[in-house]
Amino acid sequence: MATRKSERTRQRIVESANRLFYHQGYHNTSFTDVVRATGVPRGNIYYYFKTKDDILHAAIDYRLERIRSMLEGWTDSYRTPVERLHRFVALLDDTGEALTQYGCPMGSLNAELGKADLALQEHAAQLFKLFEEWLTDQFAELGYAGRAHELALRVMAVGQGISMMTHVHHDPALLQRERQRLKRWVDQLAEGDDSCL
Amino acid sequence: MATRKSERTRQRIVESANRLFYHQGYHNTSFTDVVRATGVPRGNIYYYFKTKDDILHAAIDYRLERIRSMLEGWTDSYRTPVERLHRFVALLDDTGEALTQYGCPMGSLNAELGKADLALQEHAAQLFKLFEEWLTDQFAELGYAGRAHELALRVMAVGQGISMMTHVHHDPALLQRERQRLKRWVDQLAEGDDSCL
DNA sequence: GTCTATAATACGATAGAC
DNA sequence: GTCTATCGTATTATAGAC
Repeated sequence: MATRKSERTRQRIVESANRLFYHQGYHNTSFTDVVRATGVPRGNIYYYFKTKDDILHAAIDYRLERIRSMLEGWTDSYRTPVERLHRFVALLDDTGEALTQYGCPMGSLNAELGKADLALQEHAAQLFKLFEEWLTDQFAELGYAGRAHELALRVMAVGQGISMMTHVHHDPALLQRERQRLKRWVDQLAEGDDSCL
Repeated sequence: MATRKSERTRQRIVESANRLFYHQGYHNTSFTDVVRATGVPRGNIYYYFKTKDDILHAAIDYRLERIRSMLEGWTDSYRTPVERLHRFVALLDDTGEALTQYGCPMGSLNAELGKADLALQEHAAQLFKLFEEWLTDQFAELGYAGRAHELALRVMAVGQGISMMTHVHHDPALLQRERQRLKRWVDQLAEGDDSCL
């Protein structure tokens, strides 16, 4: 196929840029940074993306796709909503070191873009919405039909709060402690005790 | 005094820059933006601050001072720790509109700077620490001596989570709902019920 | 499709007259 | 202490040869 190598080059650009945007922030990452990280020459990158904003949009699409398939995988791998919610809570941990150093990829991106261009803002917010819909499904299946969305938003909020505090204090111990606490809340909910969450 | 007008000019620069950094983000705010917002000519700003970083440091100091005096004021105005904690929770509300549009000033600044220069990172983290120390005092006075700091961090985390979700979804209703929930938690704690927080 | 050279501009910062 | 003119650089983006 003639487009094979082309697709791979495009993908290399998106993945490198995505990593840089996460580690350095979007506005603090220059086009030259992307050129250096990919090894792809300047002009070639502009062949695939007209502007720096376009690269960011592509990076967000890339994240959306990865999250989508991750959530699908969880839905397939775990049969009960409690197991699935446990897997979600564990996500805080399997990105643990990066989270301590750079914060939540989704949260920090939204915090940065929430101040600028509206199109980017709405695109980045989709990352949150993917998780929220999936969580809503799990809570509904748990029996909290009417309040499922509210509970989903609350769990997201707790996750974001933990991420922010872990990042600000560079403290993995805080992450572990609060993650376990969140897990306990989920367990309580599963037992039908909704007095706390 | 010869320094009077000088001080006022310096203050104008700091306040304008601080507002811009909050509304647009630091890296997305140019030196020219600051010039335009203040009305102070370029060279004059460089008389007060050697670099753009210096302006940010001054803005953080300005925030630190304001928070310090706000917390002192709360300590003086309210006699019981519960009243003071209620006042803290209400903070989410009296910055409500700005919070919906731009997120938490402290959180978004730390999210952005946490990825860059270490000196700025540590300076910005002091904003969190001021609140945390004050909250720790309140929880200690409430009778949770051993766990006071842990509870302080948790309340901060909840506040940050609420702020992030409110900002991402531009949803003041979410803010109100979760703020009231946080208030109820504080009330439970005050009654000696620590099963939830 | 690939790559280099370079344009055009915005940036942070400085020099120096007043 | 105030202000203007401008420097040098880093930025995003393009032109055009291969």
